[in-house]
Amino acid sequence: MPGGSAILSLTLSTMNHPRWVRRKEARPAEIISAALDLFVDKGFAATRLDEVAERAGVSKGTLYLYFPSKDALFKAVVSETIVPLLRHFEQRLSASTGKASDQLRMFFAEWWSEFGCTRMSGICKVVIAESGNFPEIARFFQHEVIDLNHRLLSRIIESGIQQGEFRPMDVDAACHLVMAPLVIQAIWQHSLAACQDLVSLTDEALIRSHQDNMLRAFRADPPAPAAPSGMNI
Amino acid sequence: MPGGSAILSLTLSTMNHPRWVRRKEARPAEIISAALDLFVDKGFAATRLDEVAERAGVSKGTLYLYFPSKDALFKAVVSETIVPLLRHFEQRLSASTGKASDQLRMFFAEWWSEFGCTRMSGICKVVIAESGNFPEIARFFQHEVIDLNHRLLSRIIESGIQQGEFRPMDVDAACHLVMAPLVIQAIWQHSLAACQDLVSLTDEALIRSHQDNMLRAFRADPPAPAAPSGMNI
Amino acid sequence: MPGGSAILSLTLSTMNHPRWVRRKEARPAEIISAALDLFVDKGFAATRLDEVAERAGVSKGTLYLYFPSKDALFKAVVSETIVPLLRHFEQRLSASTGKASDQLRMFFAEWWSEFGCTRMSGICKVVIAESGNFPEIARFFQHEVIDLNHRLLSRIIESGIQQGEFRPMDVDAACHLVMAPLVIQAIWQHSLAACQDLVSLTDEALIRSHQDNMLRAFRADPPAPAAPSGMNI
Amino acid sequence: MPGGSAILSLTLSTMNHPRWVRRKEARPAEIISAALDLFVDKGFAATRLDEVAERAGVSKGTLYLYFPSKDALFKAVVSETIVPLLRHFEQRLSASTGKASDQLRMFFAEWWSEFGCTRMSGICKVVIAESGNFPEIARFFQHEVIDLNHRLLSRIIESGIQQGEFRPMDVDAACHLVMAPLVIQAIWQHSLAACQDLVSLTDEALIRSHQDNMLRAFRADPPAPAAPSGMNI
DNA sequence: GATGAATGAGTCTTCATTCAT
DNA sequence: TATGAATGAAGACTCATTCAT
Repeated sequence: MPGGSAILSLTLSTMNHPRWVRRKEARPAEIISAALDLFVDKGFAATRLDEVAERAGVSKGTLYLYFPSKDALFKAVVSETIVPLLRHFEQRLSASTGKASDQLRMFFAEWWSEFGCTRMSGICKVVIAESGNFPEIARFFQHEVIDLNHRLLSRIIESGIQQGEFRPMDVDAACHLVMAPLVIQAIWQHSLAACQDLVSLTDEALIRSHQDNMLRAFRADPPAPAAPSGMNI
Repeated sequence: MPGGSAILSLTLSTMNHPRWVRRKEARPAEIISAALDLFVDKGFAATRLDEVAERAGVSKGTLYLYFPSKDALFKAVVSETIVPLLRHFEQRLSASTGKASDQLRMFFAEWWSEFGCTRMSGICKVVIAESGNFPEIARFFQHEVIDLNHRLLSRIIESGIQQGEFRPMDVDAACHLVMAPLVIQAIWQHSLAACQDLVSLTDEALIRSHQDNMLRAFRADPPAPAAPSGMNI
Repeated sequence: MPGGSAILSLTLSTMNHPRWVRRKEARPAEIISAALDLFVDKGFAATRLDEVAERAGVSKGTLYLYFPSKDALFKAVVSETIVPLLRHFEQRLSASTGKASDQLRMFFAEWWSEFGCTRMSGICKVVIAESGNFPEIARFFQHEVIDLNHRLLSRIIESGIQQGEFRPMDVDAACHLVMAPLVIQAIWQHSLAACQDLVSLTDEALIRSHQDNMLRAFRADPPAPAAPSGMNI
Repeated sequence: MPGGSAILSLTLSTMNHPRWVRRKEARPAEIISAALDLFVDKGFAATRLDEVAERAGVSKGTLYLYFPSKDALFKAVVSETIVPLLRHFEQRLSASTGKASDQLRMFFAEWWSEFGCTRMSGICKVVIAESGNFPEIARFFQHEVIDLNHRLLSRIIESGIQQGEFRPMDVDAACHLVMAPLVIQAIWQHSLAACQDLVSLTDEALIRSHQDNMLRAFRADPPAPAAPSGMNI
């Protein structure tokens, strides 16, 4: 228990502590948060509901007041965690205008800081791992999350092409290629990261390199031999 | 084996390499093959040894003659499947000489055809998913598989830089960025692929795009008359 | 109760016998009624208190204001339901005088119409089913219900014998034999009745047949000229 | 451990006792027998599979080798126990020929000795109690058991009528009325019997009385005033 | 070596009961 | 008094593992 409230908590502990408190509103979110951590860490099957309950600070029975089964809890974790995130992400991006290359830079930055580097990106790992056992979840994830993300990104790339900033290309492929390193890096954090003993390469450096690569690969070929190069990136 | 045919079977077995002797030697591989399919499909925990035994055409007890536990079987699947593959892959690549860009093209092609598009790439998915529960496996995979692959690839890129074909760059980052789309695509096949209703973009097209991008991104800047080179990004 | 309407509801409640005051008194009966239905339908163990509460229109906690446990509720259902019934039944029968055969006819009719054909006869089924788990209930039922009924019926038969209307016989056995088809029929209604696809035989017809049989079987042998009476069986 | 076998058991115990023995053939019957006892005693829901396993001398898991669920075990108990009984009963009855009254006497005797007085008659109680929760079982019992019994009995009664031994009557009703006391008595044994402190009336006496009653009630009315009575019963 | 019957620890799930509100 | 959120003990069921055959 962090320092400052020690006196207060002492005071409280001498009062007769209720065995439990009623927190109907907060419970689902707390349970989902606990479950997210564990599902990401151990996978669906290896996560015991006992643990989820303990981490959420409730009894095992309480889980069943809010979620009818472990499966349902898993589905809730996926959808409840991802959906608000997407809203937020969409909002920030839609506000951006300007050069496609700048929008793309923003996309990289936002995607990573708002999702990739958070524990929520662990969801990707679990959904991938469990897609065979939860086809509905997989479908939901594909259509609601991935497809949306794809649309956001392809809008940026297309506008870049139309404005002559990017060379003509297969936009679908480009989207996949932009996303792949981001997703891999997100997944890596929640899996093998622990094994890379000396990581000289930080996430940020990698993403910066990737961004650099992509902008190089996308930029329109100089129209003429005497092109005023120097438009860096 | 019921009485009367003992002699016959003995006779047969001395004649033409009897099936049951070969079986005994083939058993571990058969079991591993069955387990691979199931682990990739359903994950470690959701795979029942009953199923593995059935698919391998042996009884459940027989599994324990070859593998002391489910964990051990999992570890065997990972290491036994990956190691020969790596050997094969290393061999083919080491034979190639020539321009770095050609070697890189070969890397793409081989990696995909020899590993990415096979069921073995499903191992990646499972290792990632179970890395929290099997740290040893994760470490093994990181050090034996990923690091080796990284070394192979970085050798190619480095030679490209030295030969002036590729621009100077962070080779570590470049390796990651080359691998990411390949790995993602491999994982995708074993997870969400079933949900993408109309896939206009084939794996091959995507990889081709990726290859193009990388070669574009890597190629040394033309020694333009007065280009302010060097300020990448 | 949200603030503003407190006065109003107070006003109403003092006016015309407010519903909630009556409720308080009616609660136990309402709960017992709901529980009776469910116990009869599903048995003791398979009846959930949630359901009882819902059917009684109260919350689960309220049940515990009136009954300290599920067991206690069950006991209350049995005793509270049966006792008033017995009183009523006893009253109607004790009023009857006349020929024993007429009294017996009345017994049949009353027993069926007042108990057998009502949902209360389902109690018999549940008590029988749960007698192993609730020995007290079984004893209560045996001594308070069955024995009383037995006494009422044997009084009629004995008077018939004394008046020469019925042949001499084992009165205990006769009572059992009179009751058996009535009880069976009552139990049947609450169990297998649903499976008898075409029931050509109505309850009433059956009971009429039974009554006829019993009167035939009981009637004193005619003082035939030279009948070797007395060797019954 | 009871006295006499001490030496033997000592001898045995010094030999290395197998932790379990393989008894694939005998297990289902043993489990069903154990389950029958407990279901009859405590009802379906109150019977714990732990207890069944213990009584059957197996572990809990073994139950699931033979029966996929508690429900399935219950169904097996009902059908496996009743069916062979029915076969046996049908066989014995079909052999009997002669006067309808004699056949009826045999029916009474056989029904009681082969079924009514055995623990199997407890099945009736449980099926009745659980018919709401197991409609299939109820239907099976109604159609396979009750209807068959009904057919056997009605054949006897009908032949009695045709031969002029019994008076014309509603045969369906008569069957019900013959069965009711038998069934009640069977059920009683497994429920309230424990509470009847002084039982002056034995099962046999009661059934004898019932038989007596029925034969009296069924016998054809003497055709003429000068009927040679004396056909006792 | 091979089998598969048997085991029992472990997990999800239910529900009577309690108690803060 | 009434509510219903919270509890936790209990029970059905699974499945990796063992071992008699």
